[in-house]
Amino acid sequence: MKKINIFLVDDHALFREGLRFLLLRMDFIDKIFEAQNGRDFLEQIVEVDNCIVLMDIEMPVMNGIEATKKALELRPDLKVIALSMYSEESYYTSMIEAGAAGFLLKNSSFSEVKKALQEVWEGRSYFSQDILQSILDQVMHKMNTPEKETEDITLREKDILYYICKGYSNAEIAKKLSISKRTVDKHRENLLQKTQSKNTANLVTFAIKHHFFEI
Amino acid sequence: MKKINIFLVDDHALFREGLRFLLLRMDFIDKIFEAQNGRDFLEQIVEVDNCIVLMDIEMPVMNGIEATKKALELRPDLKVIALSMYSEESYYTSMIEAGAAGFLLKNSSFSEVKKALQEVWEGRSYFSQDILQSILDQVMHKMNTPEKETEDITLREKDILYYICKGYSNAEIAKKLSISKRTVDKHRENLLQKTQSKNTANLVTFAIKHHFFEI
DNA sequence: GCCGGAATACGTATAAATACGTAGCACCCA
DNA sequence: TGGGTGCTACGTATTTATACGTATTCCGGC
Repeated sequence: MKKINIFLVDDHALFREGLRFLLLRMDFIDKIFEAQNGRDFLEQIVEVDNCIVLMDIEMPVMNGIEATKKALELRPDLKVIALSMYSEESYYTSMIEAGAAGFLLKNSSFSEVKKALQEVWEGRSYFSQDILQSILDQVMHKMNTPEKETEDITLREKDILYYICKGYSNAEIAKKLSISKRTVDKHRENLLQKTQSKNTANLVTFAIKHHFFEI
Repeated sequence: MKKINIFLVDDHALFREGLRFLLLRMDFIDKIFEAQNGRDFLEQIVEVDNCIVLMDIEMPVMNGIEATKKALELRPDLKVIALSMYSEESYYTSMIEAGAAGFLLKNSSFSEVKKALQEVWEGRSYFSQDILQSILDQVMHKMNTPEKETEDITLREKDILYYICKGYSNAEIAKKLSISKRTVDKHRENLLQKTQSKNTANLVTFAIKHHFFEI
């Protein structure tokens, strides 16, 4: 295995020092670079190859999210693993959007850091169990909450709603279901009323939110 | 800690036997019940309390997904952890929909099973790293694929699209942005063309899919 | 067997969206 | 400086959607 370089980006010198010490004992690691904020890092990164970045999120001057975005614009081949103190939802979603390949909490064990480095280096992503759990909780929350005020939508209305979301006009839906266009008009009217929607756009967002239609 | 009962539902007697042996050595476990398929399980479950179910998915007579759904209709307090040989996507999404509180692969270590039992018993959910990774890969895939053919949508068009999704009519959007309604008409027309949409419904699903609008 | 809700259907009128076409102005980049 | 692009604006015609109102059939629960 080719040796890899590590870039530590964190504003706490002591943290960098400790991590550097641990990392240097790994035989698959070549050099270790350091920066104390996002801007520092961006200035140095142009000259470094074969590199995994361990990026703190909260930093002065330029935070980890901005730094990751900009770095990946310049160097799409870079691997960035975010390091954070907390498993704040807004943090990891932002980091995922920014393009991070992994996310670790600072209370992770070093063996988890090693595992993350290996996974990321081989092109996969790695997120700590806590993060994944938190993402999953969101997914499950979104899946479980809606079934409350939506129960009075009838089966037929769900059919109509589905076809509306697919982009069919009332006339087309009528043809598809072998019913009169006027009937579809009525269903649509009732749907608008029941979902307190003003128009098709509202109806579609409602349908997607309540999982009557999947994108 | 109050002792918990375990219900093993799996069609392989040997697997049940091995797991029973391991589980019996745990001091927080009280009794262990067994069933060889979903129907068996449903008949017995009415009499069991304080119970976590370890549920195989592939079974004759009634599979684990059906069994989980039905059991949770009868007993919403039940905790179900799915056990599967493979991390098939359709499996775990179905099990999550069915209401499972956890998902383990059969090649998990027993320590992972213990951890899952504890987490689930305390009201949280537990999914094995492989499963979570797989869910995450999906999420990331969905987040990373769109940014290709959407770059030619201009800033102003994104504004318009946003307000369309919010349910405003063209006239309202015009007022809001202090421009002519005919201009909004034109932007909308261009949006339909650029996104290859047929109407508002298509436009809204496009916007949501490509994160121009969040629900 | 009756009642209520769901699904079906029709009429009419207005509002909104969609589909054409044209064109000036500001800005950036070659 | 010329050409391309984005934002703005207008005209006209057609299609769809929205908002009223009314009524019949079917099915399941009381």
